[in-house]
Amino acid sequence: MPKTPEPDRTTIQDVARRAGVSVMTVSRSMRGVEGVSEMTRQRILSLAQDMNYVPSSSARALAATNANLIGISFPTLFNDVFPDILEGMRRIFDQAGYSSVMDTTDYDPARELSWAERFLAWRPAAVILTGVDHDPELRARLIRGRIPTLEIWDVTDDPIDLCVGIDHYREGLALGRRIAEMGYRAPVYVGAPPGMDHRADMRAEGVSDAFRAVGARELVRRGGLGGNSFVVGAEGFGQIDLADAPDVVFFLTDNMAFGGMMAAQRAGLRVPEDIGIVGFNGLDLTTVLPRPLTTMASPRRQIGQVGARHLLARLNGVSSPRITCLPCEFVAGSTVRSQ
Amino acid sequence: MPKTPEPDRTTIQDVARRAGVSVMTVSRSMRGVEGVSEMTRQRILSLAQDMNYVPSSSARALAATNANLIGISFPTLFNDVFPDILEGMRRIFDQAGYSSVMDTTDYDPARELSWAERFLAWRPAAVILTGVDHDPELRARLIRGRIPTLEIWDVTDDPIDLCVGIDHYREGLALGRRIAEMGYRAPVYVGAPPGMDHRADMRAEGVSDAFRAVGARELVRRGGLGGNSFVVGAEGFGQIDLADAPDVVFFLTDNMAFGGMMAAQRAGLRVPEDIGIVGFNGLDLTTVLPRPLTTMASPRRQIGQVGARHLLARLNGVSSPRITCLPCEFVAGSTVRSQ
DNA sequence: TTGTAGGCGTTATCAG
DNA sequence: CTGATAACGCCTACAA
Repeated sequence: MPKTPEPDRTTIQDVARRAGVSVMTVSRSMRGVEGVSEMTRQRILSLAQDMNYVPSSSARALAATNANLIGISFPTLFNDVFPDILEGMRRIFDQAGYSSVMDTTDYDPARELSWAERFLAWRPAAVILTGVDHDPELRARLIRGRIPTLEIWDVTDDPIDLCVGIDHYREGLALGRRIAEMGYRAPVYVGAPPGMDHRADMRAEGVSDAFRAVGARELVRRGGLGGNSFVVGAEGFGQIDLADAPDVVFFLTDNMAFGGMMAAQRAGLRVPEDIGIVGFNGLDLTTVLPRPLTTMASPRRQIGQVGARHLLARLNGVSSPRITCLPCEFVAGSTVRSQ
Repeated sequence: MPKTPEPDRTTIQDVARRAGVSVMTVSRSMRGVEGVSEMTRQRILSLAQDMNYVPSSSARALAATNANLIGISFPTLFNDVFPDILEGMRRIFDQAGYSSVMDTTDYDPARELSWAERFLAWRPAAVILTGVDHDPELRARLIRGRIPTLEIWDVTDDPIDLCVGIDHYREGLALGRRIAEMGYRAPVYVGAPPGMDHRADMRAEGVSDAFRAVGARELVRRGGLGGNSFVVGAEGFGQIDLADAPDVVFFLTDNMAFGGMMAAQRAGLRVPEDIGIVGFNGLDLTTVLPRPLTTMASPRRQIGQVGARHLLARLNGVSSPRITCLPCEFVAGSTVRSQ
């Protein structure tokens, strides 16, 4: 198979030759480092422009033994939570001169590991992972290699390095208590199947404990994983045994809650008269619904921003808190009855 | 500011020394290239493993004068269209041994340009852009540098290199005709403001022409850009002058259509009795709605897959069609009245 | 302010 | 099947 002929890239040598200076002068000019007279710099810069000279990042990274690269791993993008966090971070990294690279793992620790392995070969400045549940091999590698690492969206007592997120158990508990206080006693939780998603498990456990504390019926868990979250929510609702007369359904996310609410209405149930619906995240979506969703607003953008700042500090040798836990905020909505 | 001490990475030299062979033998072993006895290879591989040796991608890219990197640029991720396309491509690139890198531009050609400039410094194998409307400087650079380039989601007679997408004008026309046939005569289009989004303009023009052909009222355009698409749709609907008695509203996307439909109902209008609602894309979301949305299903995953295959062929020197236009499919739904 | 020498970690090439 | 040598394009360190 004939390969496409590679175009000749102009190198720093070419520019230096044409400018009649040494390579170092060009290098210094391009990087904006001190040590070149303003006149020469301007001359070289415009010459470089004319010659379409683009410094090779690989060569730079190799020579400088460091790449200004930060890798970010998310489970999925089919969920406004992660684009929100991403947006909070990227701008900050950009301004600090770092390039960021993103990948999705589809909630598969093996994919996360294989992505990280390939990415680490670029000798990045740092790595950002979602959650605190990773392949042990990955954790070991990051610690062994002393790679600055930030875990987001979840917190743990024992992070790989830094972590910024919310305490999913505590927020689940808080949310559960609010709802239990309203008199609900037959709760269902629709999310990922137990053991699949650590955060789902934590949140469900919190909700469960809240209801257990008031002597309510044991929390029932339902639902699958993967695919469009609206659809997953609707399907998850379909798995509920209505003969058990549940009075409130918690969903893992607002999107799922919306899908579930649609399914409930299709099944002839009125919300909130016949059944309560509770989401999680407080996405903007909920504001356009005919009936604002009862949910828990997570500080997504803030997680991204705070995480990025802490990581940058860490990269500059400034110590920053290893563990940062941000609070959520209850959004009353009207998909549960007040009493 | 004291920098974090860099950990010592083990190099190919270290491994070679420990194995008592030359670096070339290690290099060959790691790459799985011919020229090493199976026994030596196994020995070296396991040794490398033990030593936590990870080949440096920068050095490899530098020496091989090529990085197996493909960059992908999307306007946003707050829209299931792009994650869908992405999913269609990434797997294919992975299997072909390419790493892909992604960025979002927020519909800003300047940001697209600056991303591309930084990315091109890595000497990637190819670049993928969304749409066919780019900063002229970017277009020039890609052509001049002979960078294999794929434009997706839109088609044009004169692509930078390759393009795979849909004909937004034609699909707008087809959709408009379907709706016009049902007897609607006072259409509104809610999307990006004219001039902001090339695809929105094309689609709106198609719809407009369809209605003009049947002597209907001139298409009215409304709506802003940016932010959560559900909210944008709802706000866009709010900008419509109901005194003009529009009978059908087209939205740029399904998400916006849903937001708009909610706003319509809040305004006391029944769908489809009082007003028709039409979306675009055929997202899974529409299947969970109480009333399935009338829309046009776009072949998103297919665009990703076909695009990836054509690009790979191109990289292997196999010629592939420069322009590939994929068809959409009308989804009747029930948010318009049949007559 | 500018230049020189050496090396970053890998692969291509050609010789054994 | 294996190894020596010379790039790859740039930056660090030191010298002028």
